[in-house]
Amino acid sequence: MGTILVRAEARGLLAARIVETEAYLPEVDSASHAYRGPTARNRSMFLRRGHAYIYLIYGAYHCLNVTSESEDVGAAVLLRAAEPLEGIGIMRRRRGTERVTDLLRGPGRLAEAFGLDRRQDGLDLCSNRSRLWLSAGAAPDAVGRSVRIGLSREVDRVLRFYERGSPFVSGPRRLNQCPATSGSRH
DNA sequence: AAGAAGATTCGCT
DNA sequence: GCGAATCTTCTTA
Repeated sequence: MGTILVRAEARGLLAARIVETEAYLPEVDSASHAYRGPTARNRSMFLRRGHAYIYLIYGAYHCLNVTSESEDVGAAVLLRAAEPLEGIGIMRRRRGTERVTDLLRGPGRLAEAFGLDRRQDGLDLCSNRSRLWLSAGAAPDAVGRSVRIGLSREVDRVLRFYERGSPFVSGPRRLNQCPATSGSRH
């Protein structure tokens, strides 16, 4: 949360501040793609923390995750929404909308605006040789938490985090009015 | 070899 | 608010 996602393209630089995430835990989380062990699709989820795991969902949309544990442990954070900072013209063209609050609101939209697909799966997001990387940013003042969105399993786990009051956050309004948390990193 | 489900989005009612 | 779109992956026969 608050970290800046950056992509360097020939056409220009894209940058956005992460305002909504979901955690997928190792071992115990049956909603995680890694739950049944590595496969061709999810193998990058077992890379060391800081790598990209990108998958195609519903035959239409890609979702970007950042791995979060040691090598060979399957765990990641799904990037669900971000606040556009730079490259807004490129994002608008890709998304086919003018509204800045609709460019990166939702995981499929975020990946589309950044032009991401399986070709970026497995990239090291902490390497200065990558054209897609993460840059430090200030954490939000108030982080709310809720259950994860769109799942049919593990529906009670409170593992979604979002910046309170942000217009760039996805999800139904009732989930975005949870009490703020403090004192821990998200 | 076939079928069901899926970490979503968009358009229509 | 609800259902379709769309295709890959994993599961089951």
